[in-house]
Amino acid sequence: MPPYDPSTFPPFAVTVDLVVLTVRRHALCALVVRRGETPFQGRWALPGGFVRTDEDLGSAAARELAEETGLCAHDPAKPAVGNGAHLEQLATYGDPARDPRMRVVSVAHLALAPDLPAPRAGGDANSARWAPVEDLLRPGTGREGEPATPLAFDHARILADGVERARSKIEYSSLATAFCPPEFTVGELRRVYEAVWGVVLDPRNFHRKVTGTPGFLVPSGGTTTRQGGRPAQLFRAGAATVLNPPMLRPEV
Amino acid sequence: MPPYDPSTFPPFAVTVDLVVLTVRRHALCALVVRRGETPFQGRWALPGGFVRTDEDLGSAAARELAEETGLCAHDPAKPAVGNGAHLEQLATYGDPARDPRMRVVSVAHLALAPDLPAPRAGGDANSARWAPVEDLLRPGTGREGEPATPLAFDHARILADGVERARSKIEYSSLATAFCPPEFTVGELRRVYEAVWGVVLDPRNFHRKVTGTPGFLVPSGGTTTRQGGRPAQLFRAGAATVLNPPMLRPEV
DNA sequence: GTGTTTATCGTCAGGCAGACGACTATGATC
DNA sequence: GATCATAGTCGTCTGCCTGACGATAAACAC
Repeated sequence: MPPYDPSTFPPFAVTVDLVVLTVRRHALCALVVRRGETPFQGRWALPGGFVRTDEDLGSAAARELAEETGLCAHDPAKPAVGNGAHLEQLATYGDPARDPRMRVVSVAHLALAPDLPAPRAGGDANSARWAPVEDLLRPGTGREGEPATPLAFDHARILADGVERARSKIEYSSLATAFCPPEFTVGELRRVYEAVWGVVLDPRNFHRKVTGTPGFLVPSGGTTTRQGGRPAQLFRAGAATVLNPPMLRPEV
Repeated sequence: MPPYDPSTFPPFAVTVDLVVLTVRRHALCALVVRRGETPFQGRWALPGGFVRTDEDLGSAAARELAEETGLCAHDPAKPAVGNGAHLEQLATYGDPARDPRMRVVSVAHLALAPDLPAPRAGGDANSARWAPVEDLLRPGTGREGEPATPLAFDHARILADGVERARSKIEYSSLATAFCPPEFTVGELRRVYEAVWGVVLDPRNFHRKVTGTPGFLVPSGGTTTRQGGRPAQLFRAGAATVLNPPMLRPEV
């Protein structure tokens, strides 16, 4: 290894990009912001920014998340509580051509949050929105929403990786509760799985599975809320973080 | 996002570090190299180096892997063949204090390889070796080998993350075959699982599981080899990359 | 009250895994 | 060559989990 004289290694810009997912109106949605500058001016992109000099990668991601959404990321070790979101590192993207201006390495992070009122990107409500990932990843179809154009940079790929991570991770972990408010019903949790996976699950088998897994859900005493029919029991996330045996996605 | 004037963002050094795992003598081993310079001079570390200006992260990892071991990483999409190793991105480490000299962000990669004769680190055989991960991660016990001191930098953490990734990934993927030569027996594959997980598996149930999973193993025609007892059938890795249902690690 | 919606409990059959018996085919040892 | 040790391979049995689905319960809209 050569010595660390700055003239002997190429300098890189390091950024964090965020895949922030939530479930809104039965659909898995991601937070996107509109780019104000070239390149990709006017296109939608994932939120992100430079890592500061004395900042850890996870801290930079948490800071960006707070700036964009007001969410406070919390330690994955501690149980989800309050207005906190799950935040984890996703992957790092460093293709030399991914940014036409210069060499940028982006450490992408994945954040899962309960349904939020509305994003706020630096006060400009028009420049940030929740968009169904289905629309973002299948561009050109141009539905009612705006993102008929693909995401800027390699953000479509990053988003796809984040979505796939979320889809697979709720199989064998209790992470789906990160999409729920602190108290939720089994039906609400089931609708999270259905939205993330894009499938329909049997309510009876789902109920048996989640209530039968020790440590997954703990009854919160509060016994009811309404969403239409018979009142349901309220739960909060338990201490268990892994699901064993896992909740398997239905086959293709 | 500010414009990309180099004076407006802090420059980082970006490196790739490699967690190269193999199975030798019934033990999961990692490749470590001895550091020739300060800091951590004389300590063992994971192999790695700077990412070059026009090089993708995966290419940099593949290049380092070839330099250290002569292995040729191949595309995970294609089936394992020849002298190729599995290579995938692991995680990125960017604590501001992880390198005392300057700000270095390291994109760690995980490589899995069949048992190799001997590492060669720039021709210096003394400066690279395979060490059981058990010894590397539980330092201070100072057994017969040398690594009584912990690994340099945050490499113990990186190695631990890589080992955990490998341990969990062979559960639900066919990745364990990456530790085997092109042709192998069911018993050899079972010993891979036993070494990586540090458990003992029932040969009969294991045989039923792996031969019963479609696409996992394909008989290579060649019917026998010897390792002691009755000759065993030879297989090569099949096209399946995911194991469904997974092969579950025995409980604690 | 009737119908609709959602929640929750039960039942049943099939698949899979762990425990383990039995048999086979080789080399090693006497 | 008989015996033993070692591995590989095939079966059996039992218990758990899941998917399919019937049935009941508790709210709301008429």
